[in-house]
Amino acid sequence: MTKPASDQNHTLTLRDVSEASGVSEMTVSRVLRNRGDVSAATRAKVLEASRALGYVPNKIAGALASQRVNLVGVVIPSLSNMVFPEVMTGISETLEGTGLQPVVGVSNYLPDKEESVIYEMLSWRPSGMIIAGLEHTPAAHVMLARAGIPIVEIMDIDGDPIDHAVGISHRRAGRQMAEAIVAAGYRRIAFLGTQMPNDFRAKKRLEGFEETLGRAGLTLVDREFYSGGSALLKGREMTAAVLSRTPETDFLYYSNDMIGAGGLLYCLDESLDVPNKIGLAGFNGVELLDGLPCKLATMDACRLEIGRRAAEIISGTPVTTKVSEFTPKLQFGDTIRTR
Amino acid sequence: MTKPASDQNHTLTLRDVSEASGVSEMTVSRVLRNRGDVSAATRAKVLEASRALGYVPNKIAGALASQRVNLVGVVIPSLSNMVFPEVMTGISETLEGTGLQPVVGVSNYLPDKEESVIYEMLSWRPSGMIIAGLEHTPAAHVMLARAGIPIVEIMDIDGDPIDHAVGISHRRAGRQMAEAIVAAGYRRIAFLGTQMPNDFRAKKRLEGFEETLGRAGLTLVDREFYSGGSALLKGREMTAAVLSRTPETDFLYYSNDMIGAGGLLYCLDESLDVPNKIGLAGFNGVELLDGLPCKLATMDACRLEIGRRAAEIISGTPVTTKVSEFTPKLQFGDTIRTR
DNA sequence: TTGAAAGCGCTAACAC
DNA sequence: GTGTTAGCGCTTTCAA
Repeated sequence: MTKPASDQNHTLTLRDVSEASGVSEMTVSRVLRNRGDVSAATRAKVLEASRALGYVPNKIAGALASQRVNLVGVVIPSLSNMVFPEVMTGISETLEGTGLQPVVGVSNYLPDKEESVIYEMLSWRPSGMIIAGLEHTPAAHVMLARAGIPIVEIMDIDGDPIDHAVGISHRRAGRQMAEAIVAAGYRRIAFLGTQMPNDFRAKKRLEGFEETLGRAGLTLVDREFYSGGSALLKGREMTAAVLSRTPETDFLYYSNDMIGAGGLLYCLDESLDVPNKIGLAGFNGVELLDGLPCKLATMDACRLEIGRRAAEIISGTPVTTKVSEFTPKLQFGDTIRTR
Repeated sequence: MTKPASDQNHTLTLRDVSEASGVSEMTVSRVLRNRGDVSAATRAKVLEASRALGYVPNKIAGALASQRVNLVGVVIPSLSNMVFPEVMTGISETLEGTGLQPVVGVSNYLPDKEESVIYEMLSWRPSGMIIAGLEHTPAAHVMLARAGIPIVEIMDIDGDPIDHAVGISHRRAGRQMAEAIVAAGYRRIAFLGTQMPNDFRAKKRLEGFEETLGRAGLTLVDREFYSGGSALLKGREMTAAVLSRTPETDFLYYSNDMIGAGGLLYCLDESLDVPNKIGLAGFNGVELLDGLPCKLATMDACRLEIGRRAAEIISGTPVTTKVSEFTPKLQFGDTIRTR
């Protein structure tokens, strides 16, 4: 019994296209990959048969045979963050046209989850890996180091990269913001941020921030942490909490723009004198801020550039240094006074 | 391309673990997959050898041999939208523990891009596909229909699903919002939305909306479209444009909450009498709204539930109907007057 | 320009 | 409980 072309019960193989077109499997494969010389006539026959059947090549078999996988693993802590989607945009843009495809995995800021995501990804033998952060479990570290593919750790450069690092110095960013705040004459500064024990970058920013405050003879007058929920709302609540507990506070430093924006809305609602009586600053430079009634001071995290550079490294652009540092720009907005 | 510093010169195979542990490849495979009965002693030997070597299984070979791939393709139009990350959360949550892994692809609202993403994904022979929307290119449609795996089209149910559909009726959502607005006594209603020609769901909402207005003897007094940029800022600008062009407008219906929030902030800045002189409504029920000074009327798009249900279908939960409809809840917030 | 043979690294299906 | 054999669907290599 011969199989009718309409047999829905079997996924098509090269052999089906070969039989339908009367061309050898090998030549069909060549046509479909645009590899090697094939006569125009043969090519036409193959393409027609392939299209008519609705053939979709099996990349699993192809990858196994060729030992080549056009996938790039990207491991990020979260998607609902507004910052990682932009990194993804930079990566996708740059990978476009190289034949490489990003595959995203999310770790939810959990080292063990990150390890298992990395393990899963590596088991598909990708052409490269892009991973947020420099902190990983020992096992993840070993796997990555042994993978034999380019590894790019992104967002952060304060630490030792496995292979390449592309990002900004969060410690430096924290210091720089502290310098600007102190220079503007604020003295009773509070920090408001995520509780996340594994947001190493926020932690480093705070460290740099406090270091500079310390050099100016200052310490934080208050600090408030949160986890989960609507960041905007949390920003309001935290701000209310800090200002009622420590009313003398004259500056609110937030670990991200979303809670900063919530805090700003709260201050405006309360008709507080921003930026004279009280100043605010966030971090990231999210475009959301552009629509607010008043512009929150922030620092751009260079997300797009980081994504682009990481993708370039993976796709083989020659690189001279293991570490690519970007310099975030401090945007004063309307919430730090100038004196 | 540089390689991480390491002693290895070849990626490890089962054979390496087999040799290192003195156990046959087959048994090593069994241990590593927790399949079949293996003595505790053998299992221990294998695990130790595997760990010591840092072996990462090759899923490509495994998938080819077993004809089983634990991947679920998820195709969405955008990541920077706030709505799709939440769908992803529902999917991931539900897939957790089933052994299935979501793989995300982004189409940027471009049908051709969607087609190529679908093609790429299918070529990895995933166990199922979840795709936003019911509108696809003919080629994509054929590929999906022929793939021989569960296909779930999500977000929308106004149309014919290839296999399963899980979502809400956007046409109905538009009608329902129009009914509420008309019932509240608003009469000079304007629409503000995305320009995107391929946002079929926004289009269907508008259709349903206008249909109901029509039945009440009303037509839109103005409409304004945008594309790109900060949604919050665009919302402000568009609102300013509409109100200066058509000052008699008494209701602003936005195609999404972000531009709606921008519009709301604008109205508050201008001290317009919301919701008495002018009402506003958006769509999606994004949590962002919780932090605003005043709560925008909206409709929840049931994103989490949709993601969960889609993942359940893919993972084999018995389903009786091809279409799962969810019912979005209308939230009046503070921007539709009650009379 | 085309085709045939030999795997890629793993697992299904059986033997033992 | 463990090992052996024969592919999975493609591409590499080499011959024609």
